[in-house]
Amino acid sequence: MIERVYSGELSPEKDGEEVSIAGWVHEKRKLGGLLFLLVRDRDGIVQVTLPKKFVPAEVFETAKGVSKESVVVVKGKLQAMDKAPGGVEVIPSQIEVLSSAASPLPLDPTGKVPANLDTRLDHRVLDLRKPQVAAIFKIRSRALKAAREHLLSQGFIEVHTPRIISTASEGGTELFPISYFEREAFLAQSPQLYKQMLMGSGLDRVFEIATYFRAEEHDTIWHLNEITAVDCELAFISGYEDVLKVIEGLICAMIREVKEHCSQELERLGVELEVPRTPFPRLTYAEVLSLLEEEANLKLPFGEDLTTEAEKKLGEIMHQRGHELYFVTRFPLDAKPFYTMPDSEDPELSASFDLEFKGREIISGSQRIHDYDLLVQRIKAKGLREQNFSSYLEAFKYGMPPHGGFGMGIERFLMLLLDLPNIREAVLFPRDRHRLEP
RNA sequence: GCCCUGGUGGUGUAGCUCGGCCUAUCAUACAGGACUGUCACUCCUGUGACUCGGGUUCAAAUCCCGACCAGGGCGCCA
Repeated sequence: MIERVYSGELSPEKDGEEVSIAGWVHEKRKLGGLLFLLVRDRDGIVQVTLPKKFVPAEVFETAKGVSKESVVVVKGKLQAMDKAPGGVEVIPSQIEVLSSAASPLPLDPTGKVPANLDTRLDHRVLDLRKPQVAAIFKIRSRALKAAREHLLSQGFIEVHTPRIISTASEGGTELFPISYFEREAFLAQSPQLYKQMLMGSGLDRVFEIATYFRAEEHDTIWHLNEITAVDCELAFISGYEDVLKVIEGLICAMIREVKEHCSQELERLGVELEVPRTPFPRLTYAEVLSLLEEEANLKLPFGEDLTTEAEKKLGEIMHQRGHELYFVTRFPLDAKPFYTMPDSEDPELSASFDLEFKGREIISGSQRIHDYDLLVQRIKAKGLREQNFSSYLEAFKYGMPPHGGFGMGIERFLMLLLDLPNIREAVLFPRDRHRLEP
């Protein structure tokens, strides 16, 4: 490794030490006989100060000629200096340009001149050099670390189900077809059927953090064609309420971790977080319909999923009541997939739920059907073909415990957590209807 | 897929309503110059753009049509 320290490790107490720093030339300011280079690394920015009379001539010339965003290694003496940003500066004895950046730059990594999202995504590597953009992905990493550790601590084991699946048989969302030797196959849209099958394996509690593919031609700030999800499934539940408790623990663990360990990143994004109180409110679908009619004068027909408008209105109502996170439960059975358990009291309803965050759905889940005959009946009722599900159904023939689970879209979670204006902000290299590069 | 809005130097924009005073505004970036404490340094000089195709007109960045691209809303969405 090239010997160096990160800018975050430099402090005025280290005055006089010989240091080596490495990074990108963030800014260059020439004042005749005095030259400032601002060098940016993963931690932040450190000032390199070159008084012409006190640094070697070739070092001064190198610094003067280096283009913005070039990669440099600077060796020199650390100096405590009130006038310098961060209170320290480096007086270089040596500057090496490891990689010279071409100019002009296609966008401005200092963020002085704004760029449109499309331009930013076209030049995403440069865009990611902005501290506030990088902050999103440091937070994403932390949130997923917390999710993984929390679920492991709750007795879940991490699994990996296939990305390549055989049939477009689940119904619902569109699949991307791929060529699999002499056959057609598809990219997985979710681990749904596999995580359920694992409930019959005795693994008992599983989770998967993975990428999924959805071929819908939607084109909104709220949809992607390649997403990352945290999926959980747990067995021996008494009802979907057991699943809701897992979700509450998971969400709180993720937000707590980010709040405690990403204060600098949150500050850069101008976001203040609060760990939500539990339990989150639970509203039934029927309660939501009457609430919307009473408080928002919005009448929805019973039986259909909530519209975008209805979700937003509900979000406003719940916000006024002091809740950003809340469950909507017991959706009409017809609006949910075939494997959803019917409600024990009302056969028109289901043991299902969504978690809403600021008026948007981030989690969807349910108790699942574990009875073989009922499952076959529901597959037929949805107009699907039983034979397409034979390997899935086999898992229900030889002993399947009651179980339930959920899937959470990570990008949606981050978008709402950090108040990002577009879901593409939460993905390094987003895939949408039109974008396949970079 | 439907509806709405837009496309001007590398980047972000003004100008379009009401065609001509546009040899196109401003900022930033870039090149050159002055400057020893900058921190969006300052100052001087310079380079650089009307998405493409067709139409109307004496005259089009500006009006009309089409294509392409982008942004937003809706639908779709485990």
